Amino acid sequence: MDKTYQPQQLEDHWYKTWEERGYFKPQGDGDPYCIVIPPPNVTGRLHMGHGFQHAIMDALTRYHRMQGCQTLWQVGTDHAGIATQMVVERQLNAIGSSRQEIGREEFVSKVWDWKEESGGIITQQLRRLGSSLDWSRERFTMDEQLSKVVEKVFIDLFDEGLIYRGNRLVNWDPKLHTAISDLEVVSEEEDGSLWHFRYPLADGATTKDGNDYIVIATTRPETLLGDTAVAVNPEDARYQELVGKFVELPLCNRRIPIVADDYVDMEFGTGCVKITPAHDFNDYELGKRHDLEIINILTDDAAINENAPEAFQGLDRFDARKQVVAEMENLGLLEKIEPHKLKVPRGDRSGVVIEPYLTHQWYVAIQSLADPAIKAVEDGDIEFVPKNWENTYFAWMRNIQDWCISRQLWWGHRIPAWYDEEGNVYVAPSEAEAREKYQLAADLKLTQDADVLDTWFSSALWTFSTLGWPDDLEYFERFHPTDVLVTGFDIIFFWVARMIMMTLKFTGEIPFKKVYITGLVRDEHGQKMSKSKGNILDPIDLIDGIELEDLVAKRTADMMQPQLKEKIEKHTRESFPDGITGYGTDALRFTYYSLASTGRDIKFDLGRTEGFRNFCNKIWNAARYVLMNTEDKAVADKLDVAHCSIADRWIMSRFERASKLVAEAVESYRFDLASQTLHEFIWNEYCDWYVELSKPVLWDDEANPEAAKTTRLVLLTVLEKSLRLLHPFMPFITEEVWQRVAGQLSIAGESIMLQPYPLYSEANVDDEAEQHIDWLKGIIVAIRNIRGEMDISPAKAIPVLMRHGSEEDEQRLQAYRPYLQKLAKLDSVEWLTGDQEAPASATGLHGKIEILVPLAGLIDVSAERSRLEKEIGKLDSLLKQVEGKLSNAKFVDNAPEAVVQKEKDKQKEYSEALAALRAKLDELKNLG
RNA sequence: AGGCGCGUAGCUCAGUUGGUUAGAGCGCUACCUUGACAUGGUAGAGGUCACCAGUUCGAAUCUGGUCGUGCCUACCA
Repeated sequence: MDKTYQPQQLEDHWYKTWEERGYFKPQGDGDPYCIVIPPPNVTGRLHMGHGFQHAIMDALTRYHRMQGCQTLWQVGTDHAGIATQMVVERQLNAIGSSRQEIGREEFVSKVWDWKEESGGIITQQLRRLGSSLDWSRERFTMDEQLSKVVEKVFIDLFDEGLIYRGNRLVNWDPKLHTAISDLEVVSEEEDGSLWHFRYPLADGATTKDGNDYIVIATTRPETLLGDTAVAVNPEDARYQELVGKFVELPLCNRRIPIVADDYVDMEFGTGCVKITPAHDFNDYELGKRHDLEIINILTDDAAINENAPEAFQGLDRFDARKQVVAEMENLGLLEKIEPHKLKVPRGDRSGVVIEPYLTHQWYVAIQSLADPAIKAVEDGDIEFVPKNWENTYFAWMRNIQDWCISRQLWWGHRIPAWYDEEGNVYVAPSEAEAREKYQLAADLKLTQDADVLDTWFSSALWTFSTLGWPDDLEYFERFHPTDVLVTGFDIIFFWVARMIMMTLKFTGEIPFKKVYITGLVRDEHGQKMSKSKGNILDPIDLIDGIELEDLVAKRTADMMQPQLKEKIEKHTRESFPDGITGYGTDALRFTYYSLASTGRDIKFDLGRTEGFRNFCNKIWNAARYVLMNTEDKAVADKLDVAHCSIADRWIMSRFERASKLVAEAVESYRFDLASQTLHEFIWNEYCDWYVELSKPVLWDDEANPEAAKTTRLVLLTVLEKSLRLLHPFMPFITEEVWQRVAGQLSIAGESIMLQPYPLYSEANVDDEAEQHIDWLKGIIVAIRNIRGEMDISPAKAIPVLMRHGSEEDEQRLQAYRPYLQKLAKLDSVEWLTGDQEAPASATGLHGKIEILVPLAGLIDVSAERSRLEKEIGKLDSLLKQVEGKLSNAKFVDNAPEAVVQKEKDKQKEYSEALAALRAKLDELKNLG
């Protein structure tokens, strides 16, 4: 083995091997365990969120596979309608073409080309993460079989009356020319204005103050052109007698009524609201209540259409706004303009302001689907982890709106609906089937609906469509419902909720038993990672490393806002002056686990990744040590406790406890605790103590060859088991090392992946051994402390004297002398009996035992004096604390017996230690 | 406006049902190339657990409030 751990070569090698050998397919006849991948965008790129979620899904998958489950991690990708279509459109625009120019058929075929060309990138990247996905079952939402499921679901829902076509206001994206759902609209507060306009009253009416006009306030002056009423609150004394009268709508020469409606807030603005039913959701509802005319004044591009006065026609909405304000001002009808903050709705993909727009769209009547989906979570059939996300789910589900599922795009599942020339609609898988189903005359002209379905419609069917439902039920029956869905909170509504509804509706089963909601991966300062902030980290760069110049180039390429480039470059150069070192997949994954406490976003800390790369190196070198000491050496062929040293028994016991903690952590999705336990056991117990404790035994194997043979076996055994315990988290290094270690142990098996996961076995827990080693560690640490604080070179072997311990202490000393000598670097250890005089010494305490390092020639008396004073100070304040408690009668009377006793024990221990140290201090004073 | 989180060492985070000398990693200081590892070893410094009040014999932990901070949902033209 090389002296240092180098992840790059071995990771690629092992992934290929595993995949080629088919290890990712379900095997055996254990309990089924299944996770479906949240399908990434087929033409997308890996980001930190994928890295994080895949780390978790893979750990769960490998853990269960090693436990003997038939384990399937179902893989696939999503066609991502809008996102993918936008990319290809941009490519066309770049060469001076457009999708309109080349036409629908040609365009869709270009998207397929793009899918073929770039669709492999994300799946290759998922492989780099070590994800043990069953690639032989890879699916795509637009595969023939999945598309058939989409079609069937649509048609069945339609036939049942749960899908309908409606003409109502939708969120319209004027750039993408499509409707989008509420969820795809993001509203942010922006600076705007509140314009106050005078609307003249008709028929000579006046207000109470004698004005012949009323003042309305608006944030969207251009919608004036579509106003069909003015509304006031029915309780508003200022305007009560105007209700039922009319105003002359300026610029338009229309009379519009003044209506009374509770919706109007008397406190806001002037208390008068202009009503534009065609361009505002609230106005639309109000319009329906008062039977108002609906005048649409916009085109698909959000320019002014022919329903507005000629002067405005063809103007873009923002130009129209200026124009309306200008003309109102000319007419003396602009009263004032106030600055105003308002929430502006924008399309999450296009970034442009969304218009409420009256169109025909397809909807899912959602209530009857939502009810059982709510119940499934209420009843605990589906559980969210952490549980508080259930509240978010309920809040949305209990107030759910019908789902607008049609999109005016070309890339996606085309809606299986046909229209005749009178606009009658026929829903069937094909035109021919429509004719048959509806008994239509052969010469009746039919046209297919031009729209496609929302991407999330097919995603909602993902658990059962990928498992073969409804035609090929083998996998469906075996693996559905799936066990856990791992995903981010940002798609609970988009995806999780809709999966639950659709799956219950069509299969009668829940899609998954648990939903593990991960936090968001943020940068080290807690900022969301985004292209425009220039703080994106690519998981692949953390694995392979990247030069600074390449990183800068990558972060500043294809900027939507080129002016940010300079800032991003500067920030990047500051954060990564030397670029990024490649740390390997295992270290990256372990970082995710270590930060994955539940219910919390994670701030990604590269320092930790480096730390875990070092951890890999530690494992690597520990393995080298073990192999160097066992290859071509006599190793016991059976573990005989009679030949075990106390250290052998101790490490086996410690391993057992660690394995229990790890299993508990995984079962409760506490990957941070699992990683912490593994790190601590392997580094702080196996490497720091057990390997060191094995040295005196192995270096002196002639003294006791049986003991040496057994220790070699224990070194190997515990390492091998630790590798298995660690494998779900660090798949690559564990495989590489395991191959060699397993060979030494003559373990048959091709891969650690298929080995059993270590199960907790109470029988290996050895309290006695743990007590003994704790004692030994305590003595060693006390001596090292003296060494460290007294500046004695680690190279210098020193003598140590001990006294005042029990008979048992003395026996332990005799038994563990070789360990002490090696680990504390001693040239002699002596036990002073009774009142034997001790020379002037530096003193440490462990329990009652006094540990003495003679001063002669080694130690500065005044240094020892101040060391003792510091120690005494510490103990003194501890003792005062304890005595404070014990002198409080309320504490002694009320606290449980055991707690009081504990304090009493502490009091005794501290005061005895204090007395001993004070005596030593006096001796030193007499000396100096 | 409602809802959900968070605030513990310089930084990133643990801390199970209230009782620990409040922990880890990174960073920092000192010493050390000792026969697995300097991607290392040993020792050490560093915290009035945001603040206030309450419950309790006892609060980082429970309750209420304040401040700061992040997100989600709904929004008034």
